Amino acid sequence: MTPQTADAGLLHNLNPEQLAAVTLPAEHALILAGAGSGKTRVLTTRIAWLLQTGQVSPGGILAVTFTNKAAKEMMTRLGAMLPVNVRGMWIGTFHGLCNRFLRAHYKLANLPQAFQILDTQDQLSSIKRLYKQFGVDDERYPAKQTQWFIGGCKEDGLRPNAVVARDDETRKKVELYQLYEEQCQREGVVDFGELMLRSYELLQGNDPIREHYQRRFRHILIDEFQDTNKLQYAWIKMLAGTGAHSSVDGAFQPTGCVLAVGDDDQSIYAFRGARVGNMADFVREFGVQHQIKLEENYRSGSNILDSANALISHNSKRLGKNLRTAQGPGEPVRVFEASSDFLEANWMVDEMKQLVREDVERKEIAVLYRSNAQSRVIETSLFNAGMPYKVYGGLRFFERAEIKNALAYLRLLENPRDDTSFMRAVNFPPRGIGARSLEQLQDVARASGCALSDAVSALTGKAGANIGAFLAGIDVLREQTQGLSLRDIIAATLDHSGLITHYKADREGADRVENLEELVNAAESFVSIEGFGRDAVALPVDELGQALTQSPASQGLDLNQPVLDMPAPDADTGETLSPLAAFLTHAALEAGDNQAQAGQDAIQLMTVHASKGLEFDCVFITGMEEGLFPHENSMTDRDSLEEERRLMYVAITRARKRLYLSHSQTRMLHGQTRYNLKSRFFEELPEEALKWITPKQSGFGGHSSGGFGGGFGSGYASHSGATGAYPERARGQFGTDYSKYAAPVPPQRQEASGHSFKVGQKLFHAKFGEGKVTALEGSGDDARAQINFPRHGVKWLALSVAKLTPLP
DNA sequence: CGTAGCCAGCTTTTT
DNA sequence: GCTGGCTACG
Repeated sequence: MTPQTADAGLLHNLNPEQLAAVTLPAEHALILAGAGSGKTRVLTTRIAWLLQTGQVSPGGILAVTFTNKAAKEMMTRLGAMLPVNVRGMWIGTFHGLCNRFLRAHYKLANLPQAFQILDTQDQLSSIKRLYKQFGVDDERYPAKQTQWFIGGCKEDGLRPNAVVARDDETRKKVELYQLYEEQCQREGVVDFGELMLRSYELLQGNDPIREHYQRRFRHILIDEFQDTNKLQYAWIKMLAGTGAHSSVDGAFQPTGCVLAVGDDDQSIYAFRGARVGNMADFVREFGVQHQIKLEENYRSGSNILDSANALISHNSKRLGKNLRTAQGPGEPVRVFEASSDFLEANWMVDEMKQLVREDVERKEIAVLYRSNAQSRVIETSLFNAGMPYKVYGGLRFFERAEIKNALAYLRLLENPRDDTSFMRAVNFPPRGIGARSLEQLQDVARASGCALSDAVSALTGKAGANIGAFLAGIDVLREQTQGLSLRDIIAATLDHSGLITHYKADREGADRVENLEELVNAAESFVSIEGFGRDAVALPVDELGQALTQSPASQGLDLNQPVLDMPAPDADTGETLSPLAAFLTHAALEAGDNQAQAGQDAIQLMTVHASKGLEFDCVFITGMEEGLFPHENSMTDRDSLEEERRLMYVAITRARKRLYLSHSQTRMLHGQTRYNLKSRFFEELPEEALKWITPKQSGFGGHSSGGFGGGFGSGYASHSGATGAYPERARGQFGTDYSKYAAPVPPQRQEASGHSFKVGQKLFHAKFGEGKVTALEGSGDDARAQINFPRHGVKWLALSVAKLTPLP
């Protein structure tokens, strides 16, 4: 099949690299897609091209993303390109697809059909419940750490019996892992890691199933490949049939080819298990012959791209890639130094006001920061200025307490053995069931190895009566809601649970009541979006479908399963998952949006991590300081410093037209003022692409020019020579007087007696290098200074001992 | 049983 | 400096 046979409309306007990627032959391939290079377009056009040229039927496509947002976007775009029913295709997140797979084969996976999914919160409370039952000391083995350990094991594909424990600490954790597994299995729940691992194990251990899917998925496409973890990589390898399980009896040759799309320079999730190395492993282990680099950037001018390229060139482990543009230089990257975080924020807001006056939409202005704590001071400034803004991050809809409470009741309707939900609902709203009664109940349940709800009958006295009444109420509700619509089930549950009444009685419960009402709407739109119960997609049975009918029917292999969280009917009984169970799955797999007023034109505030994949006309990257960005926890070892640099690379490449970088001399952090040096990343940017709004200070970390208290006020960079969308204004014309914000902090002469160091002073230490005094205390021989060394962190040094050379 | 108050911790996050 | 989680008290 050649590109010419495809609809010209599909391929027009692709650049040569994009065209080559879209029309690659059916073999394994790696696409190195730079920021803003049209990656999603290539991915979706590739799928459309494969379908249109008849190389594959919709059922033969497996396209995997990390987020629901990306999956949805892919489906939307695909739907716009081709008159194909995208719901029949396996397009989704790793977890969403694993869920679908496990629902289809729940018996083989040893799960109940309506198994429910624990989110991170649920998982932690499940572990804590375990701690209570087995008297585990949370001080000695923090539950969070155990959670992390379990997740890590699953990512490595290890069950408790496979973990090698060399010390007592690990042995204990393995024991807890084992107990946790048993508890989840008994309750019929799985966590996120379990979705992946159990899918993987089922594929690994069941030859017909594996071979079926290997035959079926002729084209496997993975987005953001640099973010895959070890298990996800193994899962892909298994489905592609490359490796140990490719040919069981020598007869079967898998045909699936993998198209991995990613950018090693944008790998910023190592901390949660992502392995950039998967890209190189992929090339080696899959014998990749085709590698295409998408380096043409359609987003930014060359000042921005040169900055990004120069910065990332300081990283050592790279596959190698350089962004280019046909757009010309665009505006310079503006650099601003403030004297405090407060004034940095005020300057930013003034600058934003100016941009808005110049007709930039507020939603096209983004403020990026390294850590969430930095948003507060910015929010305060925005609020005081009456500037609408929106903060990304924080709790999402389905993670809110009131929603989780309501979901707990709904889950109990589906599965009374779900102890996590039982514990959450049993005394909320309060109904006189105390810790004492629940402890008794837990003892009984543990002794007989049954669910909490099954242990109630053994309980005597008032405790038993109260809890029994609670359970009886749930039973009645279950009876009453039989056959009702999802919407009505939820409405009845909210009513029965007393949650609405409870929050209405609370003076500050109005938002929560509103959210609970929104839950009913969410259920309604779930029904219509998922087309539950009426839109069972029937794809034409093509040659692939014909082939599939040869597979064992008892395994319930259904080409026509609808997409996303829609479950497959049971192969034997034809029984489908209840709408409620499907909705609960949806709630766990997609936590929903985190901001209510989505459409509003507001300034966008978010962490750099959260900005990945987004773009804005104007971007402010704030807090460009040693210890913050790069973060102090990531400055010492090479790998994590390189990840910080990639993070900065991501941040820079978000900007279309105008980019600001700012740092501040002082900053409030953890309740105390810190004196930060400016980020080393400034030294890695090309001088000719930058424009210093405040005077450029000498050297890395330097604030030394002219000393404190002087040297400003005359040297501000002139505002001439800028090009681009926003004509530069004459200084002062709109009242932006930078000296208001940029005035250096006067030296704090709180010096201890007997030495001449002062806070803010720059100095040199033989071992730790250049640093800056952040605090002083004591006097005479006891005088100590707290010094921030960019490469070694913050130290307290005795002035009578340490060899310190003051620097200008 | 509910809540006030105290103390520890404090990078990034999707499913 | 603020928040979330736990303890101790009313």
